[in-house]
Amino acid sequence: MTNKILRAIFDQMADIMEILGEDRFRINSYRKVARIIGDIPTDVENLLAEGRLAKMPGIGKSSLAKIEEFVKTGEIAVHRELLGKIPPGLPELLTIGGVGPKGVKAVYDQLNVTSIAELKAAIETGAVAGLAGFGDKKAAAIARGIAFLEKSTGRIRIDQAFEAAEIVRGFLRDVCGMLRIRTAGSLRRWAETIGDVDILVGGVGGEAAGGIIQAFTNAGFVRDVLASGPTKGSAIIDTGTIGVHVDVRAVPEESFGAAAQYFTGSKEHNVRLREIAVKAKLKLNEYGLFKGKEMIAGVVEEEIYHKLGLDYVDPLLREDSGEVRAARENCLPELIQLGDIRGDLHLHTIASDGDCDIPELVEAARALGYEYICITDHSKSSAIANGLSARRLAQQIRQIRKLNETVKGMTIFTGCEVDILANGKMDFEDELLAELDFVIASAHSGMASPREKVTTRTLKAMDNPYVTCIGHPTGRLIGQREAMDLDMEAVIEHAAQTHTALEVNANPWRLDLKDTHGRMAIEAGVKLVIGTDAHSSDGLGLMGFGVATAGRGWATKTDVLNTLSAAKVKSWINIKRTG
DNA sequence: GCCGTTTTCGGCCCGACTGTTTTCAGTCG
Repeated sequence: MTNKILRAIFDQMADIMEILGEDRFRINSYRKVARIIGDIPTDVENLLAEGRLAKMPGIGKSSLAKIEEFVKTGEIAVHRELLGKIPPGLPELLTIGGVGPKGVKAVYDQLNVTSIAELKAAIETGAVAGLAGFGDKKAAAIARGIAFLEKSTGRIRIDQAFEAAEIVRGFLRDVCGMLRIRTAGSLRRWAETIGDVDILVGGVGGEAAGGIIQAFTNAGFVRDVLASGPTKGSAIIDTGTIGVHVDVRAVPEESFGAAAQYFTGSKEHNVRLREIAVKAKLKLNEYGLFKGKEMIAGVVEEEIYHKLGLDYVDPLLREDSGEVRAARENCLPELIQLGDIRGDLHLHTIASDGDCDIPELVEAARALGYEYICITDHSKSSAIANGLSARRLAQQIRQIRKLNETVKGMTIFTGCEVDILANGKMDFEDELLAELDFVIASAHSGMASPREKVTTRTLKAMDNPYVTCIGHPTGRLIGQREAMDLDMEAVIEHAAQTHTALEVNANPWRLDLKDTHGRMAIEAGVKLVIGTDAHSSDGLGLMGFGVATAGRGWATKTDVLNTLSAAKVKSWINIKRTG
C-alpha cells in the first residue's frame, strides 16, 4: 500500500511543480521516482530496510530521504509545503485533455479558477476564450475534454481495447486494401489496462496518408474527432458499449519498423533506446535510426535493436524494467508462447456457475489442441456460485473417472476451486481433497480484511498438503475491486517453501497474479499455473491474456506448470503430497 | 533531481498537431 501512496505523492508533487513552472528536468525526476515506486512489486519499506532502494537507478539521495521520511513519519514536508502553494483542486485540472500546466496557471492566475466545475462555468461565460493565448476553439476543446472526462471511466480493460482495435482495423483493411496495419502502443505490449489504442498503417506517404486519416476520422463509429492531420488522426470511437480513444498513424514503408518501435513504447523504454542512440552518435525517431542524415535502420524493428547493440526485445518486455540491459547482455528470457500451453487447469461447469457440461469443455479443449483439462467447480461456501456440496463433488469425481475411460486423447483431471475460509482452513475436509488430482484454493470473501489477516489466511491455505495452487491470489477485479492487501513477498516465499503453485488468472478482469508479481514469483522459483477460470467453452479462449501477462513477468515455458505433459503435471503435484 | 567508457558540472528524447500567432507555445504520446 505504501508504494501506491508514495507514487501518488511524487506524482502530485510533480503536478504542482509543473503548475508553478519549476524546472522541468527536476519535475521529470519526480515523475520517474513515482513510476519506479509504483512499479516495483516489493514493499518500499522492505527495500529501504535492506538498502536496496538506494541502489535503484533513478532514485537519488534526495528522493531516498523523502521516502525514508514518509516511512518514518507518514508524510513528506516538501509535499506539504507544495500543497500549501496552490488550491487543492488545481492538480485535477491537469487530467482534462488539452489542458496542461500552463493552461492551469493561466485560468487560475487570471480567472481564479480552482476546480473543474469553475473551469466549466468560466468557459460558458466566455471568459476562457477571452484569455491571451486562448480563443473560441481552444475553449471548445477544453469543454470537450471535460465532457469526455465526466463520461470516461479512465483506462479500459485490455479486452475492451482489443474490441475497439478490431473495429478500426476492420475498417482500415477495407479502406487501405493490402497495406500493412499493426496495433501498437500498450495494447501490443498487452498491458493490463489501456489508455488509448494506437494503430499504424504502413506503406503510405503524402496525400494517400492524409486520405486514410480522413477516412478514419469520418468513419461512422467516430464519436468525436480530437485531431486530424496529414499523417495522424485521433478520435473517440463508439464500440457500442464504451467510448475509446483511438489514434491512427500512417507511415511510409521504409519507416514502418521504426514507427512500430516508436509507437509501441513504452515511453520509458523508448527514452532508454534514444539515450543509447545519442551515446552512439545516432538519432532515433519514428522514421528511423539515423547516422547524420543517413538512415541506417527503420524498415523492421529488429534492425533498430541490433544496430543499437541490443537483442530484439519482445513488446511484452518493453517497460524499462531491466530489459534493455538484458538485451545488451544477451540474456533476455525466451518467453512462453500460447502454443506452449498443453491444458487448462481452471474450468467451471453447470454443476456450479458455468454454462457448459464436461463433454462440451472437453471438445473446446480439443479444438485448442490441449492434452488435458481440469474441472474446478466452486466449493460449498460459494453459495452464490452454486458451490458443490461434499456429496456433489464426490459424485462429480466418480463421473469424471468414468468419462476418462471413454474420452480419447484428453485427460480430465478431477479438481475443485475450494474456498479459503476466513480462518485459513479449506472449505472441504482433507479426506475429500485427497481424492482430487488438483486443488485450487481461492479467497472469495473477506478480501477487504487487513493485511495481516488476508496474508495469514493465504499462507495457511498453502500449508494444506492437498492445495496445489492459489487461485487469483490478490482477488482484484480491474477497475472494480481493489486487490487484497497481501504481503506478496511472504506469500511467494511460502509458496516456494510449500511447493505450491500460484495462478496467473487469464480472465482480463483479473490478470492475477499481475505481471510484476509473476516475475517476483518466478525469481523465487515458484511455479505458475495459467488458468482461464472459464465459465463457458468460449472462456477457454482467454488463455492468451494469461500467457501475455506471464510473459510480461518474464515467464519462460519452464516456469509454467501447464506447459508440461499430463503425466508430468501429475508427478509435480505429487511432490507436495508425498512430502 | 539524477547521473557519468566524453562529464562530479552540465547536460537531460523527439516530433505531430492545434490554435493563436505573424514565427511559435502548449500539449500529447
